[in-house]
Amino acid sequence: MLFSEMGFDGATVDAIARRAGVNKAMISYHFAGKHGLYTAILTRDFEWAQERLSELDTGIIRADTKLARFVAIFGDLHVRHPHLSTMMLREAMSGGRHLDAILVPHIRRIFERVQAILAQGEREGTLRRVDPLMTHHIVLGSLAFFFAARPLRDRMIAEGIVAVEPPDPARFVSTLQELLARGLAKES
Amino acid sequence: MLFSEMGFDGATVDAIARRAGVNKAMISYHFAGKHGLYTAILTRDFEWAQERLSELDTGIIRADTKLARFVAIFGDLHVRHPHLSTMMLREAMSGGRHLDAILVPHIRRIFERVQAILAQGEREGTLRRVDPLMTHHIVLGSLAFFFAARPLRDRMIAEGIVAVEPPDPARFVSTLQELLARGLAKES
DNA sequence: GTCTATAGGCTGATAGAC
DNA sequence: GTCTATCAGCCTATAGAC
Repeated sequence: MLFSEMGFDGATVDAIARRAGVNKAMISYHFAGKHGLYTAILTRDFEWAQERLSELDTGIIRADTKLARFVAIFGDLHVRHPHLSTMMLREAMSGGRHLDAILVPHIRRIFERVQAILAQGEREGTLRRVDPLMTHHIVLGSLAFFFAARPLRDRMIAEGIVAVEPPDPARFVSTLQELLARGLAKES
Repeated sequence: MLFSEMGFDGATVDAIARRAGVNKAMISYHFAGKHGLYTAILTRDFEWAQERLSELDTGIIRADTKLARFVAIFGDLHVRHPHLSTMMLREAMSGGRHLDAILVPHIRRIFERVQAILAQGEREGTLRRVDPLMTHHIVLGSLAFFFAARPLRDRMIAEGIVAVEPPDPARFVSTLQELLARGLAKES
């Protein structure tokens, strides 16, 4: 996806239309312009994400299990919607320059979910007390970076600049899950 | 910095020159065009980073201490050179579209440093055996994201969308150091 | 070294035929 | 709904005066 690879300014309507096999004018007709298309993509991806995350809306599951599920859902999200991480990273860096106001609550809700899991863990005694905002950045940042950095990583691997195998997303998810399980456990 | 906030395509030479208080033509004259300026900035920042990281080039320090130092150095790097994380994140996402070939070895060297610390920790018995590439992504991704996401985070805090205080970089560094110390310790 | 003026190319959007 | 043709605006780079 061009918005993902090139950013809002780097992706031209002409190139987007060509890759989609449609006419340039169709984008204005169906999405009210470049910005409308951009917002439509992010809205679709965020709604998919929120629906998957609503699995966690129950008190029955333990917080440490919820955190592991949260990481797994985000891993799955990035595999299925690989554009969301890159588009959101770009928005984060630009202060949301191209971010429509209707998308902002989605971001807030994801942070609130991490906050809720950590608070539950503290109440239950399954997770040690940590700063929710800092932990949110570690969890989301690790995940977003792993998936977003794929283009350069793949290139460096292909060109033999780093001598590693292309990493498996599932393995990254389990590595992060284990680090968090050990690192956030009540007593160590 | 405009490359940082807007990306290579979003930042116009006109705007860069205006903010720097110089004439548009001066950028072509001194840096051989927009791309030359971009490469000059990244070269300067990377060289500064490598010099700071060379502190870790000794076997005397324990690997778990080195890892904490690595995180602290990167935290300091992002505070002093806040453009490096955002510019590199954008390059990572675009497969290095605007990345001059002379900058690629810098990226490899940073990964090799993480690899060396983890290998030392395993030999010494101070760190448990983990995948170096995955761990590299967790450490660098957490740090890059925390600092790169500042524009949107600050905006959401200022607008009262999330009810938190602007986070202190030093506190983020210590939170990450503690998570890694507990999460990567030999026995838990 | 520094500036203004301008060339030459590309961009997003749309009018209007079908 | 879909296309082609085109416009007005913006971009980078540079020629040439000082």
